[in-house]
Amino acid sequence: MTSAAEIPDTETVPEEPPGGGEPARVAGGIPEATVARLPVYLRALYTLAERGANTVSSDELAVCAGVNSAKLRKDLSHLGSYGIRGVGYDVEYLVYQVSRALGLTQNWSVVIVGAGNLGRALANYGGFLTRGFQISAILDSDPSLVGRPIGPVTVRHVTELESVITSNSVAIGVIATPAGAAQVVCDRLVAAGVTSILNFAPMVLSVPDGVDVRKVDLSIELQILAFHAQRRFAERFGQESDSVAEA
Amino acid sequence: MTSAAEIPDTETVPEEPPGGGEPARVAGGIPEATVARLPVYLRALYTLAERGANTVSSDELAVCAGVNSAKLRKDLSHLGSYGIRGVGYDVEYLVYQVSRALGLTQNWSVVIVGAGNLGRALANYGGFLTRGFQISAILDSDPSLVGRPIGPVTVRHVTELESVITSNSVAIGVIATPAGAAQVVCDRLVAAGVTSILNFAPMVLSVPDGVDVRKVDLSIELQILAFHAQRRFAERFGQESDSVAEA
DNA sequence: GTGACTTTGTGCATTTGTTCACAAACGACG
DNA sequence: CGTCGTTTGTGAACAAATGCACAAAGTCAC
Repeated sequence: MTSAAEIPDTETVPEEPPGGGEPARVAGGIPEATVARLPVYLRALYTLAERGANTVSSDELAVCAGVNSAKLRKDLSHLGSYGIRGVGYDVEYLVYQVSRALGLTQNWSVVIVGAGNLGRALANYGGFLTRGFQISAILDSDPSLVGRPIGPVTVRHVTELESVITSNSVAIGVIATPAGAAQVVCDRLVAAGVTSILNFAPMVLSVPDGVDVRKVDLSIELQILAFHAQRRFAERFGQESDSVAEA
Repeated sequence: MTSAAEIPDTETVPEEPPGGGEPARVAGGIPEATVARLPVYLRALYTLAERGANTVSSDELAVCAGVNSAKLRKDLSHLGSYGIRGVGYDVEYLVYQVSRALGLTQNWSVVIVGAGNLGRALANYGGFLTRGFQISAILDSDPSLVGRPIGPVTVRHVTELESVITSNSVAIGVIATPAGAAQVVCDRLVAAGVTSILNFAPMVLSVPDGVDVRKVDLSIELQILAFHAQRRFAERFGQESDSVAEA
């Protein structure tokens, strides 16, 4: 049973042992916080694999990933019971399971919109994108950039957005345009069928239900750092900076 | 009276009204989740101010920021009681209060290490960095890049890292190097006195206590998107990958 | 085969974050 | 001056995430 879970191009998925205490709420049942950490574990696992490790304990892996080992075990337990007590986890097997859980056993086509500094940086990221992701195109509205080779592709004009998406089955769009253009680009991506968007423009995008947007925002991160830095300094100097703690 | 709503262009700290129920746990007492959202509110406020809005209700601001209005009110309440019932918040005053809470009333010096594609992109981000942040220098180990003008500064050699930090009182370091160099750079930043680090290199940095590291990781974001995309597709095609819906 | 040792997986208590719903506070208006 | 509609600020219920601590389940040495 549970053969419905097989992945077409590769082998069969290990079936759920019936005696398991937990109903194995795989698939959609993985908590958000766990999903956000899985990529970190995956990278740590790749690093360990390169070093020649065959197995790894939750403690070791937790150190590599920079998290608490209990948390790591609980996270992994959401994917299934893939460890061996007294031994640890088989590195290669866990790589496969985490990849599968994240949906990286298939290849995702990505289109980058905006070939400015940031778009170029992303397209050149090569090494980190290539695992499970493929840049189908990078687009810009500036004609003087069109034709310029960047990373694995050459810049094409943004008018080609729709055709690029349909002909390459692009599912993920990356917005690396100025803020002013972001919403328009976003709308076009959505209209063309893209349902996953990574937004680098510093603005809140509005999208219909069923579209997933994640944002990466430099200035937000800096401001969060500033907050903590301020707090540390205030503490250190015991100086209630403005109204740190009025009576 | 009711002068509490006036905008102090100086810095008169609004005193706690005696009838207040809560002891105003400002300063360090702001929850992490709130701190992470304050920059979003701040940007929305700037946008509203540019549009000429004088006051804004929690509902409007919540829409602009893309959050629930109750959450927004609770978040703002951690900074103090700066709204006016029946009216809303004074935009300019709230900008000031949020900025102050985030520590943006002072200027933070930032050093960027790594003048590759990403470092260049960051240095050129200009518009978004300038509010409260100033790029003191951008450094690289490649001699052929040294002297090249990027954004507001020119590239200097990474050997100058320590002197740049001390002479500019740099408190925030941005790591935009390849993963291989990140830990070394990080150690040097920390040794030179930097206690806030923004890491763009795809690896886990280890730092001593008292140093704050935030990471921005492209591939992690993409992988999280892939997870949700996979889940959506599985749902849509009725292909119950394992146990999509509970029970 | 047995016992000692290691490591997983998880129940549970605690902490942190979110959302609802409403009283208190305010301006406006006559 | 009192009433009315609006909006804040927050208590309380709910939900999510964390971390501890330990039984269960395995390996390994002999």
